[in-house]
Amino acid sequence: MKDKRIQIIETALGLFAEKGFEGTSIRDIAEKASVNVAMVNYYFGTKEKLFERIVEYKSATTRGLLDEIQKNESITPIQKIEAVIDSYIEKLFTHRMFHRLIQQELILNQRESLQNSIVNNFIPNANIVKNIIESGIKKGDFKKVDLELTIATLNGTINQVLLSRKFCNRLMNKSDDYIPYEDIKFKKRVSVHLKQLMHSHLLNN
Amino acid sequence: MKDKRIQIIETALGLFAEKGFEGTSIRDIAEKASVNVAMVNYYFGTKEKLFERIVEYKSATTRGLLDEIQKNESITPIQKIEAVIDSYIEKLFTHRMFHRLIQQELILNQRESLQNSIVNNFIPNANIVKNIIESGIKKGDFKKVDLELTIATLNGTINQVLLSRKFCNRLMNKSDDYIPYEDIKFKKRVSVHLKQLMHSHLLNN
DNA sequence: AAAACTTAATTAAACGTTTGTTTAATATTA
DNA sequence: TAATATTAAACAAACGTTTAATTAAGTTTT
Repeated sequence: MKDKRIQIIETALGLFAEKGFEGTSIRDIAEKASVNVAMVNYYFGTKEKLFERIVEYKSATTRGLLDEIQKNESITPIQKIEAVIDSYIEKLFTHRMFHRLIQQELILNQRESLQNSIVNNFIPNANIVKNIIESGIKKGDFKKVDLELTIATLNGTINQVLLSRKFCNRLMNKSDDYIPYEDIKFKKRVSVHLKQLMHSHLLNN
Repeated sequence: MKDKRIQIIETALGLFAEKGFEGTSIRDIAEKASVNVAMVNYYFGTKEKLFERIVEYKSATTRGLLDEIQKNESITPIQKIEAVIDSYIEKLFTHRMFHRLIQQELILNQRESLQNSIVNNFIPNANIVKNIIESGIKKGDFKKVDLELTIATLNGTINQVLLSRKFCNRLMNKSDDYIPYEDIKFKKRVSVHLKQLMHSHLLNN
């Protein structure tokens, strides 16, 4: 069964995202995935290589449709931004465990090679958004905003609600066991907020 | 010398912020702080208690002046928001190592008691900002925006640039060894962006 | 002020666990 | 039969923590 490799990957992803890389032992992973401890090293060599494989595996399934949005000539810049927002929210909420993993790795200054590959995966996405805003400015639709920090605001807002459930719940006056990420209403709420925010931030008049 | 305790705290703060709690060993801390390994346990009991002491110690020195901004009746709501933005940026940039520590802890689901105390420290601050925006809405100065998500946007934008230097630098087309957090121009840039953003987001007309 | 005593600070070494990883034997599949 | 998968056991290294001995500092007694 080649499923066992994937079973290990999925289990490790969950544990890494929840407890961190150093906070998760191979024995934790093996037990939760119901495999022998040695299987992890047998399939992936080392713990660090397992981590890299997870990033590879998930990156492949997470590749974006942002290009299509950018190239679509039948919609206005602000409509493109709205499409980007919905695409972002959908992607990050759906793959939120992977996203947590990535964000943790970005904060930590360990495993530099991984940092680079993560950043290199992010930058093209950011550049697409950048281009959309730039062309909106050229067209006269958008104000001359700070491109990079506008992107930081988009990412940052979603991260803020996505990375700490407890903080998010307290802020929203929800009980601690509420899981906002599975609530369609909450996703919609974030979408509406970001669209309104970008409307007033970007649009002239 | 009671300085040694503080020396350990400061060193541990730096290492925890950089390498994470589980990624930092007591021997790492002791070596970098030039003290014997046993001193850490002698002073703080356990590694986890050391962590708690760091949070205590730093929380005390980081207590806010947000209350004063709120109570100041000689300035308008939007001026209050601007003051909050500058206060936030100043505080988080200055204590950015502590802030990294806190954010890491919020993402991870370990050490629940610490999570609670962190969240409980944050919520009052958030509520002050909430009150300012609410009173701005009542006065008719502000639009009826999503209160909680507006706060998430404020926090999230600053976090986004503060938590990953590499990502931040790539986004800004700076070299990898550039340290934006020590650059006054960069701080100013974030301030200007956030103020513009909140102006168009909050203000009527 | 010196000596005696008491507490606190500091050290090197050791403790028992847990860690990631490897081995060597066994079972399974092709 | 040959390659692959799986296992329990063992490995050395690193971990947080404790111990027991030594030094320094502070206090009390003479």
